[in-house]
Amino acid sequence: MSPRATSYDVARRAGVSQSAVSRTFKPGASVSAKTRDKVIKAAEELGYRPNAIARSLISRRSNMIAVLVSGQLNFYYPEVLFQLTSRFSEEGQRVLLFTIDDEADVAHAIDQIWQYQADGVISASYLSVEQHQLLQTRGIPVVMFNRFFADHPTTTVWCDPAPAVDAMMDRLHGLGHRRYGLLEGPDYSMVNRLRMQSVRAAIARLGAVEVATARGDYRYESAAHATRQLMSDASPTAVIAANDMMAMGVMDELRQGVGLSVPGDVSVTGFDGIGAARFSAYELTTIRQPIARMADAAVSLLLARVEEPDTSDERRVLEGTFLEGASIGPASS
Amino acid sequence: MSPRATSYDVARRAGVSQSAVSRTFKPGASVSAKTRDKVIKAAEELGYRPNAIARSLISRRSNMIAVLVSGQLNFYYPEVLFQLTSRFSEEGQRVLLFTIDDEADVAHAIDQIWQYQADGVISASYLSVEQHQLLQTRGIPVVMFNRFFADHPTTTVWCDPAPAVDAMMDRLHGLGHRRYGLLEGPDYSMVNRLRMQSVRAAIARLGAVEVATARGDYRYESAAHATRQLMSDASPTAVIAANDMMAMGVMDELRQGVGLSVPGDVSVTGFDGIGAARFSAYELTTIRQPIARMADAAVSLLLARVEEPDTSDERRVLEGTFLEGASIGPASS
DNA sequence: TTGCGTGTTGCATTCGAATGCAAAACAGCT
DNA sequence: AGCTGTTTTGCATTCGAATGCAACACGCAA
Repeated sequence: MSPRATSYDVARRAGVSQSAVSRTFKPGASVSAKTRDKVIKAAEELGYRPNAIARSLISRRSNMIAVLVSGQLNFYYPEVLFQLTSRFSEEGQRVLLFTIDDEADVAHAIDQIWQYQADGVISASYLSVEQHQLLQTRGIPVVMFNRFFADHPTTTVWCDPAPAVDAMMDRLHGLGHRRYGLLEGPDYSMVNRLRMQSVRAAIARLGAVEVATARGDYRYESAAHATRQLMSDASPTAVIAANDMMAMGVMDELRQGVGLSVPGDVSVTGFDGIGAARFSAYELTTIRQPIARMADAAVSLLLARVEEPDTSDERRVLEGTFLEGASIGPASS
Repeated sequence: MSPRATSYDVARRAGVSQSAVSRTFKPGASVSAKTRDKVIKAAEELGYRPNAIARSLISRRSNMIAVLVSGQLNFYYPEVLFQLTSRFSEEGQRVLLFTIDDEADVAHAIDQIWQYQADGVISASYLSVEQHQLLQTRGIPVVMFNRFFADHPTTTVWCDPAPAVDAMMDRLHGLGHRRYGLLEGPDYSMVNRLRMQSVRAAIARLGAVEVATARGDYRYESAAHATRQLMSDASPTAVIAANDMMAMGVMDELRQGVGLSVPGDVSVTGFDGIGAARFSAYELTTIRQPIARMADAAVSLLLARVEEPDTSDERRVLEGTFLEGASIGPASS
């Protein structure tokens, strides 16, 4: 295996200077057509491609974006990750992936981001205010995906559930539901709070009652215990879960565990609109996030800040949509 | 924002040479404790971390591994990806992610791998023999994950389904099943062929019959149509799907679409052992791949070849395990 | 005190592409 | 042909860390 060809090798073979080779591969640089052709020919013969590492060193741009995603088994994350990755790929950026399972993983990722000179960061996982600030002071732009801090400005793209929640609650009300059980997500999750806040506002507006509350960790497994809790406390006719994974868990626990029918005995709804929610075992009623458009927005917000680091913070808010499935029906008496 | 500190800045502040700084950050290098302490102190004060880009350039090691995964909605891939990522992270390697939706994506990924000097590649997606050879001739080691070529040697880790399939088929036979419907995966998939081959061998051994055959594309959605086809041709008492995603689709279509009970009327099995297969709506009987151990093996096979490029090809084969769930039962008459 | 060996240190160079600057080539015009 | 203005070109330097080599310091024994 011959060693990799460098721009000098190509230059020699094409009978030009190394600069000419460099300029040939830089769009918009000053090279005559004749030179360019000679270089391209030589490059092809040698299988030459510019060394992105060397380019990064001198140009101070790695064209690598770090993406942080939670490693937990929540089908939402892979969908987001894959969308982001293909968008970045279209924009000529590489994705450096970090899966985050705990606080230490974040610290490790931030260190690696710094060492590898990632141009920017998309965080779809836990990130503390201090960690966010650390990246900021180092001049690395960060875009938060579907999360933000209560008390600290950030550039973020998130999904406003409120209007869709209103539509959903109106629909449930129309079906006769008055007694709701709420399955919350983790307390630290701002998104959970927003969702639940919208739901509670609608419940109040409609004169209905929150008869039971439980908390899960966004994962399927956490729903089983929470469901039993919700159903034992009182008997809600509808359960609103803070995300689809838990909603699916609720449906399964109600049907297989508790022995109730969905939507016959209890209606169930979720949030996110993940692919699995559309499986016909569930046909979950949910508030769908426009993940593709959110990924688009996240990518363009981030790249704008990579180009122009002093761009001010921005919250790009997209609306969720109410998606009715077969998991809701008339309230049982 | 002050510009990033370099090893020279640290050297100046610590009153030593740049070499000393470099050696301090290289494990096992020759530096006295006194010098090391001075350097570390200065580095901390300046927030210095070695520039991995510059290091990669001189050391000809990027410590980045390219991971290719299919972008299709098959819950198997995220599980594999996340396992690989956390293993690589433990080994001090970064993951450069490429999602592959079509042939052009592979070509693009290979070009980027070359430009970014990835040290190695794990492919859990489509890759042609020519593309594999191209990487080989460029001296970039490749490990295939759960796939291989029929006619071309590769380093690969895959899961042998045969023994578990025998156990599963014995169990089905014991439950009285004699008439099987097979839902195959794509024809180009070697893994599909292996699985189906094991199943057919067992059917022959047990003197049972393959009464219907259909083909899907490994995705949930493709199962619905295939299921109707299987059930109309003949009436199998058990359907063996080539992966879990399709098996879940089969169960849903049988229950919601065709109106049959699983496992009352028809038993269903899959392959892979993905997380979703354990949801209580499915409790799928399946052949589980030991994904975590496979990821371990893939990582160590790859890193060994990065260290020692001339290591010969190796097929690391792990056995799948038969996992019985509630998706099978006695054959209906 | 001298001498030797081991362990540290710094100098200078290297990796491969990008780019400011000055020189050179070219085109267009009189 | 001569002059000017615009491209093109190459030279030399830069990015930041790693490393072979030679110089040096130190410890220890004679």
